[in-house]
Amino acid sequence: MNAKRSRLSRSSDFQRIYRQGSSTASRHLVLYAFKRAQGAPAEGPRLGLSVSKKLGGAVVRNRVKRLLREAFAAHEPHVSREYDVVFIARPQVLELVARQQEGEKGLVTAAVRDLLERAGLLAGSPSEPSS
RNA sequence: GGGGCAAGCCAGGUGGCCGCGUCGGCCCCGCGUCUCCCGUCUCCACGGAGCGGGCGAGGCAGCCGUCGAGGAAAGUCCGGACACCGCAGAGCAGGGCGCUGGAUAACGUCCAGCCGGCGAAAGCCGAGGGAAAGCGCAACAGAGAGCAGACCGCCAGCGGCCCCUUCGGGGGUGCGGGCAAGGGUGAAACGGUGGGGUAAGAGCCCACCAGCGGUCUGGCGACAGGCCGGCUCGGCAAGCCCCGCCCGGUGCAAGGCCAAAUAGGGGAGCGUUCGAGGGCUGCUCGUCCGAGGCUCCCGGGUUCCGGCCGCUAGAGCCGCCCGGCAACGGGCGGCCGAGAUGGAUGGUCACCCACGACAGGAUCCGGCUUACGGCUUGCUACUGUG
RNA sequence: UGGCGAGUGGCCUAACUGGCAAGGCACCUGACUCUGGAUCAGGGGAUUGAAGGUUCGAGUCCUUCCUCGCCAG
Repeated sequence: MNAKRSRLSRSSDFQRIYRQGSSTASRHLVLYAFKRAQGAPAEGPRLGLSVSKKLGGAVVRNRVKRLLREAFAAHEPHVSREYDVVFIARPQVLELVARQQEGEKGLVTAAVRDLLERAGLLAGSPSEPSS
């Protein structure tokens, strides 16, 4: 799990995923997913995060991104490895973050798993070389 | 004890497991070098050539170690450093600042003091030069608002009319006259209070106060205090302005370098005429570049996509000593405390004080302002008890 | 991150050198009409983004803050 490789960095990557990928949404999050080209090195799913300034200051946005990264890392071994994934945080995640701050566990992780399941990206076994 | 005020400090802690970024080391991987060293390696025409290791620069994963957001990192309100702009010169324009003296790289900041205001005090606040250089503003109200002015009012004498008369005069009314104390308007009415004076009054005269001018003393100075004089209109320069001081523009997306592709291009030198046009700050002066020509050299950063540098050791922090009321400066010793690039500090478990506020670096510093939890110390007034 | 700009009734705009915040659309009431629209008459509605300061007086001048928008990767 090399974190640097599995991050999305280029603006063009984001643009391609938004245009050509499929989207799934819930109250809290929007998920975009896109299957990479054949030649691209497939070492695992790549993650991109988008947290708008409307959600709050830098502290709030960092907190949301950290929780989303942590939640995605929990499911990363089970996600199809040739996909690029972008999560967009909606303002409603703030209530999840607030409740988690109060002591409730796993709310963000559950929200991430819900979207990954509905997008069909969660494979039963982590190793399935079907490309 | 609960208020008020000032100064300083902390920014949850410790441990276990998983996870992230920087730097260093080990291992691994190819690359380069045989101009340096090693080899009982290979070839040889004996000059050398090659191979392996050392060595050098680098890469990704793993392991180990290391360090890893703030007092405001924020707002971007000021000031600098640094970088580039044909080195940025003079004048005007423009902008900023404005009690005094210091501090500083600089400031609109800080320190000490002066004056004014608020407060019972501790203390806090103040863009606080100039209105006898000039222009300008003051709506409404009010008689009068910038050369002041007379509505109500006060006043004696004279003339007209009316009434009364003890024939001396008295009263009323109107016009002209004197006055500015009182009423009234206003944010502001040409010094204030008291006394004398007067027909009524007025700095008309006097005392005190405020203000003005002069002078003496103290202070570097802002200014303070004393004395004397003549008696006296102000407000607004966060209106234009005057005076003094300061300011070139753009900003790390500054700017520099590298690899690949494609069209264009760029630089240096020479240079006849015209000297268009342009740059240097908006203008002027001044100054510089300057197309079209020739020669030589080179890749550049305009467009698309990348990498590296700039990039963190600095007007730095801590301790002691010295100078200074202090801000601060000097000396000695010690320390290294983020450097990311879709952007790193999180998750979970346990315990403790007790549910931890505001809040996250992006070139770097010095401030200001705003947001906000807690602790300690000192000062001041009040209340209760002894 | 750096550099700019703007906030006035529900909406769109005015307010000159500081001096009673004006107008249009919209809204309400009435008239006209069988009813509605249109038209006519009348009316209400503003802490001028917020807080301080200068001034007798601030939408206007000054300072700080808030919100929104724009430009540059």
